[in-house]
Amino acid sequence: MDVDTRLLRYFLAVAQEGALTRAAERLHVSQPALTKQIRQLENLLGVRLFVRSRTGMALTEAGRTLADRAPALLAAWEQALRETRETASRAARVLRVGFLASAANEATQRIIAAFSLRRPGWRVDMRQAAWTDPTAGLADGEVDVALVRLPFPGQDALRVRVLFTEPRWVALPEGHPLATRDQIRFDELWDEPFVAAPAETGAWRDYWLATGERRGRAPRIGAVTDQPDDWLNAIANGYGVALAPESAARFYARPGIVYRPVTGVSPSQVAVAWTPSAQNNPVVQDFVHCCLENTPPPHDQPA
Amino acid sequence: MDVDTRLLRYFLAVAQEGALTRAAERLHVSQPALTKQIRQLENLLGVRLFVRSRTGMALTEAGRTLADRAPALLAAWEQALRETRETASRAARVLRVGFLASAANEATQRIIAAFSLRRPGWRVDMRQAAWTDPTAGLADGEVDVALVRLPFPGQDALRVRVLFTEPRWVALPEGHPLATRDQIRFDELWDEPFVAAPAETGAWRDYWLATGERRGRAPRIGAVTDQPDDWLNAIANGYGVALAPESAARFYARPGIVYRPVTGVSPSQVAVAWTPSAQNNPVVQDFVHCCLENTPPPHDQPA
DNA sequence: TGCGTGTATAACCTTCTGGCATGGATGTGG
DNA sequence: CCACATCCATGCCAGAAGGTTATACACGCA
Repeated sequence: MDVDTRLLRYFLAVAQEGALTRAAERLHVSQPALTKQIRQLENLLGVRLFVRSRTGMALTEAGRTLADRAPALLAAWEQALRETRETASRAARVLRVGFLASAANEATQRIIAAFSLRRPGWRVDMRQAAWTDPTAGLADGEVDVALVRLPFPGQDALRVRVLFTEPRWVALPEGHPLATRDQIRFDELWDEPFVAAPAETGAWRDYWLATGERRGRAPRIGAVTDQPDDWLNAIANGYGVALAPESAARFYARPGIVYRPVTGVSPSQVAVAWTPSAQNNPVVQDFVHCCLENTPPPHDQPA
Repeated sequence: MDVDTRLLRYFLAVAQEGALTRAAERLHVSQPALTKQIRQLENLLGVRLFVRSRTGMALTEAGRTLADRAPALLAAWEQALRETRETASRAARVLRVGFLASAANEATQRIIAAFSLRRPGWRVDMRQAAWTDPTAGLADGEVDVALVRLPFPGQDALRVRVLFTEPRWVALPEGHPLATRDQIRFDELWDEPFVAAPAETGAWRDYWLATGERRGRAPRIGAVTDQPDDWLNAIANGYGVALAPESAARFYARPGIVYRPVTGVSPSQVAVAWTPSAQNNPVVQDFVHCCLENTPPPHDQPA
C-alpha cells in the first residue's frame, strides 16, 4: 500500500479548506486534478474519506482519523529529510548557507571571509532562495543556516539572531507623482496599488505590505511576483509600488525605478537563522559568530 | 519534496541487501527499475546515499542516517492506515474478518452465526487471504480480526488465542509409493521433493516444510505455489508432496491426490488473531468470544 | 579467455498526473 | 423566474514516470 506524501498534502488541504475548489487554489493545481487525486486516495485505502455535497467536502469519521494523523506523518518525513541532508553536508565539509536576495548585502562578503579563516577545511555553498520561501531553504532542510529578514512565517520553530536593522524605503516607477519627493509619509501610500509577494507567504507578505501600519485599511494589490526580476519589472511598468529595504536602492538600482525614504513604517530586521537541531553543530555556531562579528551593532538580543 | 513510500521501501531493501540485484529480486522488480528509482531518490534529496562498486552498494553516512529513520516512517504510515480503516469499518458497522483457506473450516459457519446473534446490527465481511499473507490481512489493516494458523511471521506483534489443534497429514499424488500406506512416519518423507510456500513467507514456509522436525537436513523444493489451486495441481502433477491439515482431506479432496496421516510432526494450531489496537474494540472482542465458544476445547491459554 | 557477479544504459510500452473545457446540481439576486 | 455564482464530476489530450527486456561495461577468478 504505497502512498505519496503529495497525496497526504492534497488530502490535508481539502480537509482543512472543506472544499476542493479552494484547496486546489491553495495547492496550485486545477480542481479536476484534485478531484481525481482524492478519489484515488480513497480507492487506495478502500475507505470513503469525504462526503460530497454542493457546499463542499466534509470529512467522514475515517477521514477525521486520517486527518488527525497525517500532519505528524508529514512532519516526521520532513524531519528525516533534514537530518539526512545535514549528515551529508557535514560529511562533505560543506556549510550550506541560504540567503534571500538582498538579505545581508555587503556584509555577506565579510562573513564568508571570516568563516573561511575560522574553518579552513570547509567550503561554503551559498544558495539564493526564491521569495516564496522566506526561510531561504531552512524549512526544507536545503540549507544549514540562512540569512533572512524578519518576520517570516514559521519563525518560532527556528533559532534566530538579529544582525542589524535597516529602514524600509519605497520603490516607485520613475514617472510617479511622489518620485520627486525627498521623503514620503507612509499614509500617502495607503491608496497606491502595491506589488506584493504571493499569498502563501503569509506574514511575510503582510509585513512588506505593512498591513500593520495601515490602521485597518486593506492594501490594494497591483501585481503579485515571486522573483526580484519580476518585481522590478512590475514596478517599472507601473503596476504598483513596493516597500523595500534601503539597500535595495544600491543593489537593485535600475532605470525606470526610484527609491525614496518612507516615514511611519518600522525598519526591516536582517537576521541569521538555524534549526534547533543545528544548535549543537559547532560549524553552524561558528558561522553564526562570524555573522555577529561582521555586522553593525544591534545584534545582542535574540529576536 | 514529495516522496513515495515505495521509494523508501526500495531504498531500505537496497540498504539491507547491500546490492541492487538481490534487493530487486526481493522486491519483485527488475534491477534496472531499482537502479533508476534509487538514483531518483538521490536526485530528489540532492544527496548521495550509496557508493557504488562492483561488489554492491554501500551506504554513505547520509544514507545511514536515512536508513535509520525510514523504518519508523513506514511503520507510522502503516499504523495510520490501519487506524483509518478500522475507524471506517466501525462507523459502517462492518466487521472485517480475514481467513486463510482452510483455517477454521466447518467451525466458521457456527462462529458467524453466533456473532450475528450477539451483534444484530453488524455485518460480517469475510475476506479470504492469499497464502503469501499468513496474517490474512491483519498486518495491512485490511481486516479487524483473522482466523489463521500458527506460527506465522510477525505473530508477536499481534494478539492471538488458539482455538483448536489439528494433526498435520501429507498430501501425495495418487501413484506415489507411499499413497497406499495407512500411516507414514515423517522421516520417510525427508528426501521427497516438497511443494512449498514462497520464500517471503519465512517462518510460515518453514513450518509447513517442517524444517524443525528434519534434524538439520535441508528440505528438497519441488515447486513453489501461493494459491490453493496451484498447490493442488503441483501435487497432482507429481512436482512434490506437502504437509496439510487433516481437514484438507475433506475440503481439498480431488482426484489424483490422496491424504495420509503422518507421525513425527507437531499438530497445526488454528487461532483467532487481532491487533493490539483492537484490544479495546468490543465488537472484535465479541467475535473472539464467539470463536472460543464455537470450537472444540484447547483454547484456554493464549499462545 | 570465458564465466559469474555487480551496476548502468537504451528502447519501448503502459499507467499516472495534470491541464482545459464542459456538464450537472443547487442555491441566490435582480 | 431567469441569469448567475458556486460547487463537484467527467472527457479528452499531452507529458512524465515506472516498469520490462536486452545489452553494455567493469572486475575477480579459474
